[in-house]
Amino acid sequence: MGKNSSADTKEQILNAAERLFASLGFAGTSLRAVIREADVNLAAIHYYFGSKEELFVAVVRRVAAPIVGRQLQRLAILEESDNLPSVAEILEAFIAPPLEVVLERPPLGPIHAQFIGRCRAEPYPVQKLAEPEFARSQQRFLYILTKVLPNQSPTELRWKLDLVVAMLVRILNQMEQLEMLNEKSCVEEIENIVERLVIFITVGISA
Amino acid sequence: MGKNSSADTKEQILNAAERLFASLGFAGTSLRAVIREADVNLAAIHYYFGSKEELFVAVVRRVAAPIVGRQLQRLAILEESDNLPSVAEILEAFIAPPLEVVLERPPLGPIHAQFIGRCRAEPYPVQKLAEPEFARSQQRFLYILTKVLPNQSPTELRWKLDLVVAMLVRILNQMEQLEMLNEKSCVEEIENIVERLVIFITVGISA
DNA sequence: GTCTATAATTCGATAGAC
DNA sequence: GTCTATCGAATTATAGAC
Repeated sequence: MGKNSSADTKEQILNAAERLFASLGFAGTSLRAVIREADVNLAAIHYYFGSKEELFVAVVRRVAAPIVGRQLQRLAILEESDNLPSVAEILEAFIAPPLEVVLERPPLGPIHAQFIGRCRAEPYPVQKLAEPEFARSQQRFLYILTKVLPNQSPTELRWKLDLVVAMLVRILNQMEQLEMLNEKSCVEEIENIVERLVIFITVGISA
Repeated sequence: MGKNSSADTKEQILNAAERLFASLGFAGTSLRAVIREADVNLAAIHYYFGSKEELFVAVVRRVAAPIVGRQLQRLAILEESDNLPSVAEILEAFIAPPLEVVLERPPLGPIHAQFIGRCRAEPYPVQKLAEPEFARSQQRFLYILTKVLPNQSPTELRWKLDLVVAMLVRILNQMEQLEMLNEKSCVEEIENIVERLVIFITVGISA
């Protein structure tokens, strides 16, 4: 049992920072609270990350990367087909990945969920720092929606996709207080939520 | 042009506080920034409101009161009828008031919208302070929905109404960057948004 | 009621020893 | 890489004169 490697130290800082940013927000989280929870030295944060804002961006990247990756992967599969995908298929490709990532890996999953909600809801400078990490997939999905629903203007579709994101974030945030991911099969639960959400939204999008 | 009356002082503090809370959040807003913008003394805030949290509650009450009042009023009208109201009628009674209040009174309206978003999204202690002021109407609307849609469990309906609130808040927040409330008739614009939102949601709720 | 002055903390960031 | 010590600035809140 030697001392912590630098990889451990970095990860401990990221874990503690994500949990505190998620529950208390960016402005409400002090670096001193982070080092207390991560059991590291205050200077270590500045050594590894440089500043509070850069630490936050590092946390955002760690959370967003697997979600955006899966979304684009599923979208690519849909685009490989010769037929245009349905609205429901597109929505499922957009909605399922964040729910999967959050539900598949407790105990960090619920924290990821709460943290994502903060990224979308918090004031300057949080949105400025977080939005670029999620923007790629959102732009690609908006593009395919304009192809599938040419009768609706891009402005209208952007408006609706924005509502989808708002609902998705809300679902993610209230999942920790839902009694799921306890004993039941995660896969089953995810499919259930995704299905209900897709039904809820598909008609509204297409209307 | 005498000095400010105490009513003016209080109102200037509330106006400045609401604008800053809305754009920078609770933790991101300092009382010194408030007094700078309101052009009053720092001690005046503590004299009139006691503390930063109590000032925030005062702002919440001022915003929530007219909205909740109108929602309950419209709901009471629906309940007076002999027939059960439709889902669309209920949703309209829930959605229209906040949009009306926000759009009817510029230039404070957009600030109200942004502030309401913060109340729903910010971490402790904001939600704890804000939720009670909006809870009354939400509880009453959930109750009437369980009457109109007895096939769905209260849990399911609470889940869906929560999504409606999430969408509504998102709409409110992006309204300031929408090009509305410029010259066009506000009434016309409100009816347009409400109609589109009700269509979007009604099917999802009923499904 | 309004003001100045200040107490008492807490913050992010850095310098420099080891 | 990790630590202690500390700087400079900002915060909420209060005491007390007018």
